Amino acid sequence: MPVGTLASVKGVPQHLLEELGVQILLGNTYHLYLRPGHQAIRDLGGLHRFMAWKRAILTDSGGFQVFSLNELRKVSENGVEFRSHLDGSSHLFTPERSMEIQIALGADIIMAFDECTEYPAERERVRESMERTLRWARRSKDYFEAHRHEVPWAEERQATQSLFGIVQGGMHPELRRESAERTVEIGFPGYAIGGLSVGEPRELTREIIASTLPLLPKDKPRYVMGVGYPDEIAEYAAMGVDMMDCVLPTRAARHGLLFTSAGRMNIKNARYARDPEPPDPNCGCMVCSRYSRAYLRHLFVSGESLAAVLNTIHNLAHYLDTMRSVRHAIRAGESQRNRVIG
RNA sequence: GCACAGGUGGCCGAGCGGUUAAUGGCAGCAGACUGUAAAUCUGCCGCUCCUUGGAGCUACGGAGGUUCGAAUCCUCCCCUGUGCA
Repeated sequence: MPVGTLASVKGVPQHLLEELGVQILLGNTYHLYLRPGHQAIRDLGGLHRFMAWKRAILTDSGGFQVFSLNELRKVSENGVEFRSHLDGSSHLFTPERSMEIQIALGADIIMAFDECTEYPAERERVRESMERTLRWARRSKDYFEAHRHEVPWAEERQATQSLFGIVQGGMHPELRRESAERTVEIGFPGYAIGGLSVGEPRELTREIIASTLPLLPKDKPRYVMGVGYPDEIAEYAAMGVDMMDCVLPTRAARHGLLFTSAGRMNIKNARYARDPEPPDPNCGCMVCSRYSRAYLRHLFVSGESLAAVLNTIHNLAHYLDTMRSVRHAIRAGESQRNRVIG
Protein backbone atom coordinates (compact mmCIF):
# COMPACT_ATOMS: atom_id res chain seq x y z
CA MET A 1 0.00 0.00 0.00
CA PRO A 2 1.54 3.28 -1.03
CA VAL A 3 1.25 5.86 1.71
CA GLY A 4 -0.78 8.96 1.01
CA THR A 5 -0.87 10.51 4.42
CA LEU A 6 -2.50 13.77 3.41
CA ALA A 7 -4.86 12.28 0.85
CA SER A 8 -2.05 12.37 -1.62
CA VAL A 9 0.80 10.13 -2.57
CA LYS A 10 3.27 12.98 -2.74
CA GLY A 11 3.94 13.85 -6.33
CA VAL A 12 1.78 11.27 -8.05
CA PRO A 13 -1.74 12.00 -9.24
CA GLN A 14 -4.44 9.42 -8.71
CA HIS A 15 -4.91 8.49 -12.34
CA LEU A 16 -1.25 7.49 -12.52
CA LEU A 17 -1.57 5.45 -9.35
CA GLU A 18 -4.39 3.60 -11.06
CA GLU A 19 -2.27 3.07 -14.11
CA LEU A 20 0.47 1.67 -11.91
CA GLY A 21 -2.00 -0.82 -10.57
CA VAL A 22 -2.30 0.53 -7.05
CA GLN A 23 -5.28 -1.19 -5.44
CA ILE A 24 -5.27 0.44 -2.04
CA LEU A 25 -3.89 3.61 -0.53
CA LEU A 26 -3.16 4.54 3.04
CA GLY A 27 -4.31 7.83 4.52
CA ASN A 28 -3.83 9.25 7.98
CA THR A 29 -6.40 10.16 10.59
CA TYR A 30 -4.27 12.63 12.48
CA HIS A 31 -3.19 14.62 9.45
CA LEU A 32 -6.56 14.75 7.76
CA TYR A 33 -8.23 15.67 11.02
CA LEU A 34 -5.90 18.65 11.37
CA ARG A 35 -6.32 19.64 7.74
CA PRO A 36 -8.72 19.93 6.05
CA GLY A 37 -10.70 18.41 8.94
CA HIS A 38 -12.72 15.19 8.94
CA GLN A 39 -16.01 17.06 8.96
CA ALA A 40 -15.08 18.86 5.79
CA ILE A 41 -14.19 15.57 4.13
CA ARG A 42 -17.35 13.96 5.38
CA ASP A 43 -19.40 16.85 4.05
CA LEU A 44 -17.65 16.49 0.72
CA GLY A 45 -18.78 12.92 0.48
CA GLY A 46 -15.97 11.09 2.23
CA LEU A 47 -12.32 10.58 1.52
CA HIS A 48 -12.82 8.56 -1.67
CA ARG A 49 -14.82 11.27 -3.31
CA PHE A 50 -12.71 14.04 -1.83
CA MET A 51 -9.49 12.72 -3.29
CA ALA A 52 -11.11 11.22 -6.36
CA TRP A 53 -9.97 7.71 -5.64
CA LYS A 54 -12.40 4.91 -6.28
CA ARG A 55 -10.25 2.05 -5.18
CA ALA A 56 -9.65 1.01 -1.61
CA ILE A 57 -8.37 3.21 1.18
CA LEU A 58 -7.04 2.30 4.59
CA THR A 59 -6.72 4.96 7.24
CA ASP A 60 -4.18 4.73 10.00
CA SER A 61 -5.59 5.59 13.38
CA GLY A 62 -3.08 8.11 14.61
CA GLY A 63 -1.37 5.41 16.65
CA PHE A 64 1.88 5.88 14.82
CA GLN A 65 1.85 9.59 15.68
CA VAL A 66 1.89 8.54 19.32
CA PHE A 67 5.35 7.30 18.46
CA SER A 68 6.56 9.79 15.86
CA LEU A 69 5.31 12.95 17.55
CA ASN A 70 7.16 11.93 20.68
CA GLU A 71 7.94 15.52 21.68
CA LEU A 72 4.46 16.77 20.97
CA ARG A 73 2.27 14.33 22.80
CA LYS A 74 1.16 13.10 26.20
CA VAL A 75 -0.30 9.63 26.65
CA SER A 76 -2.87 8.84 29.33
CA GLU A 77 -5.32 6.03 29.83
CA ASN A 78 -8.05 7.95 28.10
CA GLY A 79 -6.04 8.77 25.04
CA VAL A 80 -3.28 10.94 23.68
CA GLU A 81 -2.99 14.67 23.77
CA PHE A 82 -1.23 15.92 20.69
CA ARG A 83 0.15 19.34 20.04
CA SER A 84 -0.44 20.02 16.40
CA HIS A 85 2.78 20.11 14.41
CA LEU A 86 1.11 22.75 12.26
CA ASP A 87 0.19 25.39 14.80
CA GLY A 88 0.91 23.97 18.24
CA SER A 89 -2.74 23.71 19.25
CA SER A 90 -3.76 20.86 21.55
CA HIS A 91 -5.94 17.96 20.44
CA LEU A 92 -7.12 14.94 22.38
CA PHE A 93 -7.20 11.66 20.51
CA THR A 94 -9.06 8.83 22.19
CA PRO A 95 -10.03 5.51 20.64
CA GLU A 96 -13.55 6.92 20.24
CA ARG A 97 -12.28 10.10 18.67
CA SER A 98 -10.07 8.22 16.27
CA MET A 99 -13.01 6.05 15.23
CA GLU A 100 -15.27 9.05 14.86
CA ILE A 101 -12.77 10.69 12.54
CA GLN A 102 -12.08 7.54 10.56
CA ILE A 103 -15.79 6.84 10.17
CA ALA A 104 -16.21 10.37 8.85
CA LEU A 105 -13.35 9.81 6.41
CA GLY A 106 -15.03 6.62 5.32
CA ALA A 107 -12.07 4.43 4.41
CA ASP A 108 -12.62 0.78 3.56
CA ILE A 109 -10.30 -0.38 6.25
CA ILE A 110 -9.87 1.60 9.41
CA MET A 111 -7.40 0.88 12.15
CA ALA A 112 -7.93 0.56 15.88
CA PHE A 113 -6.34 3.34 17.89
CA ASP A 114 -3.13 1.94 19.33
CA GLU A 115 0.05 3.03 20.94
CA CYS A 116 3.07 2.35 18.78
CA THR A 117 5.63 1.59 21.46
CA GLU A 118 9.04 3.13 21.06
CA TYR A 119 12.26 1.15 20.83
CA PRO A 120 14.14 0.39 22.90
CA ALA A 121 11.76 0.18 25.85
CA GLU A 122 11.83 -1.55 29.21
CA ARG A 123 9.80 -4.71 29.38
CA GLU A 124 7.38 -3.22 31.92
CA ARG A 125 6.88 -0.19 29.78
CA VAL A 126 6.16 -2.39 26.76
CA ARG A 127 3.69 -4.50 28.74
CA GLU A 128 1.86 -1.44 30.02
CA SER A 129 1.74 0.00 26.52
CA MET A 130 0.50 -3.28 25.09
CA GLU A 131 -2.22 -3.56 27.73
CA ARG A 132 -3.36 -0.05 26.95
CA THR A 133 -3.49 -0.84 23.25
CA LEU A 134 -5.71 -3.82 24.09
CA ARG A 135 -8.10 -1.67 26.11
CA TRP A 136 -8.11 0.88 23.32
CA ALA A 137 -8.82 -1.88 20.79
CA ARG A 138 -11.92 -2.86 22.75
CA ARG A 139 -13.05 0.75 22.92
CA SER A 140 -12.30 1.25 19.24
CA LYS A 141 -14.40 -1.73 18.29
CA ASP A 142 -17.29 -0.74 20.55
CA TYR A 143 -17.40 2.76 19.15
CA PHE A 144 -17.00 1.62 15.58
CA GLU A 145 -19.87 -0.83 15.81
CA ALA A 146 -22.15 1.66 17.50
CA HIS A 147 -21.48 4.54 15.12
CA ARG A 148 -20.37 3.15 11.79
CA HIS A 149 -23.78 3.73 10.30
CA GLU A 150 -23.86 7.41 11.07
CA VAL A 151 -22.58 8.49 7.70
CA PRO A 152 -24.42 9.21 4.48
CA TRP A 153 -22.69 6.40 2.64
CA ALA A 154 -23.23 3.81 5.38
CA GLU A 155 -25.43 1.53 3.33
CA GLU A 156 -23.22 1.13 0.34
CA ARG A 157 -20.10 0.66 2.48
CA GLN A 158 -21.63 -1.39 5.25
CA ALA A 159 -20.85 -4.78 3.81
CA THR A 160 -17.20 -4.07 3.23
CA GLN A 161 -15.97 -1.45 5.65
CA SER A 162 -13.96 -3.05 8.38
CA LEU A 163 -11.95 -2.31 11.48
CA PHE A 164 -8.59 -4.00 11.98
CA GLY A 165 -7.00 -4.71 15.34
CA ILE A 166 -3.31 -4.07 15.99
CA VAL A 167 -0.89 -6.31 17.83
CA GLN A 168 1.79 -4.63 19.92
CA GLY A 169 4.22 -6.04 22.46
CA GLY A 170 7.54 -4.54 21.41
CA MET A 171 10.38 -6.95 20.79
CA HIS A 172 9.23 -9.49 23.36
CA PRO A 173 7.78 -12.63 21.78
CA GLU A 174 5.77 -13.50 24.92
CA LEU A 175 4.20 -10.05 24.99
CA ARG A 176 3.52 -10.31 21.28
CA ARG A 177 1.87 -13.65 21.88
CA GLU A 178 -0.30 -12.28 24.62
CA SER A 179 -1.19 -9.23 22.56
CA ALA A 180 -2.03 -11.37 19.56
CA GLU A 181 -4.19 -13.81 21.48
CA ARG A 182 -6.12 -11.13 23.30
CA THR A 183 -6.57 -9.03 20.17
CA VAL A 184 -7.93 -12.07 18.36
CA GLU A 185 -10.21 -12.64 21.34
CA ILE A 186 -11.72 -9.21 20.83
CA GLY A 187 -12.30 -10.23 17.28
CA PHE A 188 -11.54 -8.30 14.11
CA PRO A 189 -11.90 -9.04 10.42
CA GLY A 190 -8.21 -8.36 9.96
CA TYR A 191 -5.09 -8.00 12.11
CA ALA A 192 -2.07 -5.82 11.97
CA ILE A 193 1.32 -6.25 13.55
CA GLY A 194 2.33 -2.79 14.65
CA GLY A 195 5.24 -1.38 16.58
CA LEU A 196 7.88 -2.54 14.12
CA SER A 197 10.32 -0.49 12.06
CA VAL A 198 10.81 1.81 14.99
CA GLY A 199 14.59 1.58 14.99
CA GLU A 200 15.18 -2.06 15.86
CA PRO A 201 17.62 -4.22 13.89
CA ARG A 202 16.08 -5.79 10.79
CA GLU A 203 16.77 -9.23 12.14
CA LEU A 204 14.56 -8.51 15.14
CA THR A 205 11.78 -7.25 12.91
CA ARG A 206 11.79 -10.52 11.05
CA GLU A 207 11.86 -12.59 14.22
CA ILE A 208 8.89 -10.77 15.67
CA ILE A 209 6.91 -11.12 12.47
CA ALA A 210 7.81 -14.78 12.24
CA SER A 211 6.76 -15.53 15.79
CA THR A 212 3.62 -13.41 15.76
CA LEU A 213 2.18 -14.31 12.40
CA PRO A 214 1.19 -17.91 13.29
CA LEU A 215 -0.83 -16.56 16.21
CA LEU A 216 -3.14 -14.66 13.90
CA PRO A 217 -5.99 -16.33 11.98
CA LYS A 218 -4.80 -17.49 8.62
CA ASP A 219 -8.14 -16.80 6.99
CA LYS A 220 -8.04 -13.13 7.92
CA PRO A 221 -5.83 -10.47 6.35
CA ARG A 222 -2.56 -10.12 8.23
CA TYR A 223 -0.98 -6.75 7.89
CA VAL A 224 2.49 -5.67 8.97
CA MET A 225 2.57 -1.94 9.41
CA GLY A 226 5.38 0.25 8.18
CA VAL A 227 7.66 -2.13 6.26
CA GLY A 228 9.97 -2.38 4.39
CA TYR A 229 12.65 -2.59 1.71
CA PRO A 230 11.76 -4.50 -1.49
CA ASP A 231 13.61 -7.63 -0.40
CA GLU A 232 11.96 -7.43 3.00
CA ILE A 233 8.40 -7.17 1.75
CA ALA A 234 8.94 -10.16 -0.51
CA GLU A 235 10.34 -12.09 2.41
CA TYR A 236 7.50 -11.12 4.73
CA ALA A 237 4.97 -12.02 2.08
CA ALA A 238 6.62 -15.42 1.81
CA MET A 239 6.15 -15.75 5.56
CA GLY A 240 2.45 -15.18 5.16
CA VAL A 241 1.98 -11.45 5.42
CA ASP A 242 -0.90 -10.23 3.25
CA MET A 243 -0.60 -6.49 3.52
CA MET A 244 2.14 -3.94 4.10
CA ASP A 245 2.53 -0.23 3.81
CA CYS A 246 5.63 1.88 3.79
CA VAL A 247 6.69 5.45 3.15
CA LEU A 248 10.06 4.22 1.99
CA PRO A 249 9.44 3.99 -1.76
CA THR A 250 7.90 7.44 -1.88
CA ARG A 251 10.12 9.24 0.59
CA ALA A 252 13.31 7.69 -0.71
CA ALA A 253 12.26 8.67 -4.21
CA ARG A 254 11.94 12.29 -3.19
CA HIS A 255 15.40 12.03 -1.67
CA GLY A 256 16.93 10.61 -4.84
CA LEU A 257 17.07 6.93 -3.90
CA LEU A 258 15.75 4.52 -6.49
CA PHE A 259 15.04 0.86 -5.91
CA THR A 260 16.03 -1.29 -8.84
CA SER A 261 16.44 -4.95 -9.69
CA ALA A 262 20.16 -4.41 -9.06
CA GLY A 263 19.61 -2.84 -5.67
CA ARG A 264 19.65 0.73 -4.46
CA MET A 265 20.62 3.56 -6.74
CA ASN A 266 21.40 7.05 -5.57
CA ILE A 267 20.41 8.84 -8.73
CA LYS A 268 22.05 12.07 -7.60
CA ASN A 269 25.51 10.49 -7.72
CA ALA A 270 27.92 12.17 -10.11
CA ARG A 271 28.58 8.90 -11.91
CA TYR A 272 25.15 9.03 -13.52
CA ALA A 273 25.67 12.48 -15.02
CA ARG A 274 26.37 11.05 -18.47
CA ASP A 275 24.64 7.72 -18.14
CA PRO A 276 22.12 7.16 -20.95
CA GLU A 277 20.76 3.93 -19.45
CA PRO A 278 17.33 3.82 -17.87
CA PRO A 279 17.41 3.64 -14.05
CA ASP A 280 16.61 -0.07 -14.18
CA PRO A 281 17.04 -1.79 -17.55
CA ASN A 282 14.93 -4.66 -16.25
CA CYS A 283 12.03 -2.43 -15.31
CA GLY A 284 9.19 -1.83 -17.67
CA CYS A 285 7.71 1.13 -15.86
CA MET A 286 6.75 4.33 -17.61
CA VAL A 287 9.85 6.04 -16.24
CA CYS A 288 12.40 3.38 -17.13
CA SER A 289 10.93 2.94 -20.58
CA ARG A 290 11.40 6.58 -21.36
CA TYR A 291 14.00 8.42 -19.29
CA SER A 292 17.72 8.06 -18.70
CA ARG A 293 19.69 8.14 -15.47
CA ALA A 294 21.42 11.26 -16.73
CA TYR A 295 18.10 13.01 -17.17
CA LEU A 296 16.72 11.92 -13.83
CA ARG A 297 19.91 13.01 -12.13
CA HIS A 298 19.74 16.34 -13.87
CA LEU A 299 16.17 16.85 -12.73
CA PHE A 300 17.09 15.93 -9.19
CA VAL A 301 20.16 18.11 -8.81
CA SER A 302 18.28 20.96 -10.47
CA GLY A 303 15.58 20.73 -7.87
CA GLU A 304 12.92 20.12 -10.48
CA SER A 305 9.76 18.77 -8.92
CA LEU A 306 9.47 16.39 -11.85
CA ALA A 307 12.39 14.51 -10.29
CA ALA A 308 10.25 13.62 -7.28
CA VAL A 309 7.37 12.65 -9.50
CA LEU A 310 9.34 10.36 -11.79
CA ASN A 311 11.41 8.85 -8.98
CA THR A 312 8.27 8.12 -7.02
CA ILE A 313 6.53 6.54 -9.97
CA HIS A 314 9.49 4.28 -10.56
CA ASN A 315 9.84 3.23 -6.93
CA LEU A 316 6.14 2.51 -6.66
CA ALA A 317 6.30 0.51 -9.87
CA HIS A 318 9.19 -1.46 -8.45
CA TYR A 319 7.32 -2.19 -5.23
CA LEU A 320 4.16 -3.07 -7.07
CA ASP A 321 6.11 -5.33 -9.42
CA THR A 322 7.70 -7.01 -6.45
CA MET A 323 4.29 -7.76 -4.97
CA ARG A 324 2.93 -8.83 -8.32
CA SER A 325 5.66 -11.41 -8.68
CA VAL A 326 4.98 -12.54 -5.14
CA ARG A 327 1.34 -13.10 -6.09
CA HIS A 328 2.32 -15.00 -9.19
CA ALA A 329 4.64 -17.16 -7.14
CA ILE A 330 1.86 -17.83 -4.67
CA ARG A 331 -0.52 -18.79 -7.44
CA ALA A 332 2.08 -20.94 -9.09
CA GLY A 333 2.76 -22.58 -5.77
CA GLU A 334 -0.92 -23.24 -5.27
CA SER A 335 -1.44 -24.76 -8.68
CA GLN A 336 1.66 -26.82 -8.06
CA ARG A 337 0.20 -28.05 -4.79
CA ASN A 338 -3.20 -28.62 -6.36
CA ARG A 339 -1.57 -30.69 -9.01
CA VAL A 340 0.20 -32.71 -6.38
CA ILE A 341 -2.93 -33.09 -4.28
CA GLY A 342 -5.17 -33.57 -7.30
C1' G B 1 41.46 63.72 -12.40
C1' C B 2 39.09 64.21 -7.42
C1' A B 3 35.93 62.09 -3.38
C1' C B 4 33.90 58.14 -1.05
C1' A B 5 33.11 52.61 -0.71
C1' G B 6 35.33 48.11 -1.72
C1' G B 7 38.92 43.91 -3.20
C1' U B 8 38.59 37.18 1.78
C1' G B 9 38.89 30.14 -0.06
C1' G B 10 34.70 27.64 -6.93
C1' C B 11 30.74 31.79 -5.93
C1' C B 12 28.27 35.15 -2.35
C1' G B 13 29.62 36.89 2.24
C1' A B 14 31.43 37.39 7.86
C1' G B 15 35.80 38.53 10.42
C1' C B 16 38.80 43.97 11.35
C1' G B 17 46.00 42.51 15.86
C1' G B 18 46.75 36.49 18.57
C1' U B 19 42.21 30.90 20.54
C1' U B 20 41.65 31.87 12.03
C1' A B 21 42.76 26.87 7.16
C1' A B 22 39.56 31.45 8.44
C1' U B 23 31.54 31.93 11.00
C1' G B 24 27.41 31.52 7.44
C1' G B 25 25.04 30.49 2.84
C1' C B 26 25.37 28.50 -2.15
C1' A B 27 27.70 25.19 -5.38
C1' G B 28 30.32 20.35 -5.21
C1' C B 29 31.04 15.07 -3.19
C1' A B 30 29.03 11.10 -0.40
C1' G B 31 25.60 8.85 3.12
C1' A B 32 20.88 8.09 5.70
C1' C B 33 15.66 7.40 5.09
C1' U B 34 10.90 1.48 6.98
C1' G B 35 1.99 2.52 9.97
C1' U B 36 5.28 10.64 6.44
C1' A B 37 6.31 17.04 11.74
C1' A B 38 10.81 14.60 5.83
C1' A B 39 11.22 17.97 -1.95
C1' U B 40 14.30 16.24 4.71
C1' C B 41 18.53 15.20 7.62
C1' U B 42 23.91 13.99 8.32
C1' G B 43 29.10 14.00 7.01
C1' C B 44 33.13 15.85 3.88
C1' C B 45 34.51 20.15 1.29
C1' G B 46 42.80 24.66 0.19
C1' C B 47 47.04 21.12 -1.09
C1' U B 48 50.31 16.93 0.25
C1' C B 49 51.55 13.19 3.60
C1' C B 50 51.33 9.46 7.75
C1' U B 51 45.87 7.84 7.36
C1' U B 52 42.76 7.41 15.71
C1' G B 53 44.88 11.71 15.74
C1' G B 54 48.16 14.40 13.69
C1' A B 55 52.49 16.53 10.39
C1' G B 56 54.03 19.82 6.69
C1' C B 57 52.98 23.40 2.87
C1' U B 58 50.19 27.40 0.56
C1' A B 59 46.30 31.09 1.54
C1' C B 60 42.48 36.88 2.74
C1' G B 61 44.34 42.02 -4.81
C1' G B 62 50.22 43.06 -5.29
C1' A B 63 54.83 44.76 -3.07
C1' G B 64 57.00 46.61 1.12
C1' G B 65 56.70 48.00 6.42
C1' U B 66 55.16 48.13 11.91
C1' U B 67 54.73 44.07 15.61
C1' C B 68 56.85 38.60 19.54
C1' G B 69 52.46 37.89 16.19
C1' A B 70 48.66 40.78 10.50
C1' A B 71 43.14 38.89 6.50
C1' U B 72 42.96 42.59 10.40
C1' C B 73 47.52 48.58 11.49
C1' C B 74 50.84 51.88 8.00
C1' U B 75 52.93 53.19 2.88
C1' C B 76 52.93 52.73 -2.30
C1' C B 77 50.86 50.31 -6.48
C1' C B 78 46.90 47.59 -9.25
C1' C B 79 41.74 46.70 -9.87
C1' U B 80 36.13 47.33 -9.09
C1' G B 81 31.64 50.23 -7.85
C1' U B 82 29.23 54.94 -6.96
C1' G B 83 29.25 60.26 -7.08
C1' C B 84 31.48 64.90 -8.85
C1' A B 85 34.26 67.12 -12.65
